[in-house]
Amino acid sequence: MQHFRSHYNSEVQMIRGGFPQPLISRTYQTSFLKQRSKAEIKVVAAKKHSEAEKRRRMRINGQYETLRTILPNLIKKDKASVLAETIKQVKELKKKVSKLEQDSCGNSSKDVVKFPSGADRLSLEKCSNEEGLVKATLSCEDSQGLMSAISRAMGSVKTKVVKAEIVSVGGRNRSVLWVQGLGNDRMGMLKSSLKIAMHKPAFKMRRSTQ
Amino acid sequence: MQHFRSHYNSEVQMIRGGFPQPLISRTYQTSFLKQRSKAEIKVVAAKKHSEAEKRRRMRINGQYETLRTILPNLIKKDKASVLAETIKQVKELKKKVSKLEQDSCGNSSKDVVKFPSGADRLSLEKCSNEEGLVKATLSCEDSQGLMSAISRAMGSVKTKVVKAEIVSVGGRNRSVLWVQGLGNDRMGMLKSSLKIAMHKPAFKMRRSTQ
DNA sequence: TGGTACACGTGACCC
DNA sequence: TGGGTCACGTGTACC
Repeated sequence: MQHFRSHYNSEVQMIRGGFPQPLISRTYQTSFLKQRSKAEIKVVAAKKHSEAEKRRRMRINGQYETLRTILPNLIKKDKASVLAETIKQVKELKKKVSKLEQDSCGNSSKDVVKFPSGADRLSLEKCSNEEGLVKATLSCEDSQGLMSAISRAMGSVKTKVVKAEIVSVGGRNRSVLWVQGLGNDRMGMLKSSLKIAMHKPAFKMRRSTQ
Repeated sequence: MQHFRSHYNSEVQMIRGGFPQPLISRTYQTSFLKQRSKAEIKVVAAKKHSEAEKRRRMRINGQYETLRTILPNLIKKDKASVLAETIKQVKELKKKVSKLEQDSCGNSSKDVVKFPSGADRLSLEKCSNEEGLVKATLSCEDSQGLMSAISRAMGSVKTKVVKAEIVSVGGRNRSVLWVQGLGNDRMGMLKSSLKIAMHKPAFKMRRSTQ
């Protein structure tokens, strides 16, 4: 405010001619009044301007404030640090989300329950985000000996199932098997072994009549 | 720069007395010189100050720039909008992450592979985020008939396993079973059935000699 | 005392 | 033309 007034005074003074005016003629006086009202208009505009600018600043600073409350572990509270931390957080969160979305081996949270396909299917796929891990997905007729058959297929290529996800519904089965320690060369072997297991489990268990 | 110079000139002029100085005494002159050098110092300081301020502005504006590149779907590029969009994004991402982390039934991506416990364990727990879904977790000795025994336990309470996650390692087994359509009243029944299945599978399968 | 951070009012620019 | 945005240099406060 102080600042503003000083600017205003110096401005009016400059308009007046920049030096003291002891006695002035009538024409000079009217001209001076005209100038003064012009200056007045200008001042009003300036005031409007500065108020608008203040509103803008407040809007922006409000955003900074909410950012400060949102961000955790914010040590330095100055604007630059807030922005820097924000950028860091956004990047981290984005990475986290994309990690979580592709979710370990492609079983995204969107398909927690993926039902067996009606048609028989078998696919092997290397996990992009885990070295030496292969994901085998199969859909086939459900039968009592199926799991044993699959186990034997696994054993035949000397691999270890690290994780399995199995859904049986309506006489159909869908199994996803994460297999560790399978060389490129033995992927084909595993595939054919699994194919056999899917279609004719080596021996069928008797259905227990409980 | 223009701006700066005008300020400088007007300041010096004011120091000089705010009006033209045609002829001045010797003492006045030395005083003037002193004033001038003082003004000079002040000007230098002001320059330093304004440069520092410029650096600060640039630092902040740089951050805005990176934010603008990071944020997708940014229509309005002004500072307030950038901040607003940033806040929105951070909030959304945070929500997304927490959603993904609790991950459907508590199998967070952090324990994709959760190994069987050495001690026998059995717990049933209602899934908070899915109505009517119960998650049964068990760790026990692995045996050939285990899965059939568990199946029978499930059948005995007329429920359906919607999803299963099974890990066998070192002769121990850890199974997580998501069970649908289990009333509060039958949770105890399922638990005791599973307990029995874990410890003495109704009949043991012969180990196939392949 | 110098360095740093902020709010301020202002001129310039753009719809 | 006016409303909005920006960069600028400055005054001020804190350490």
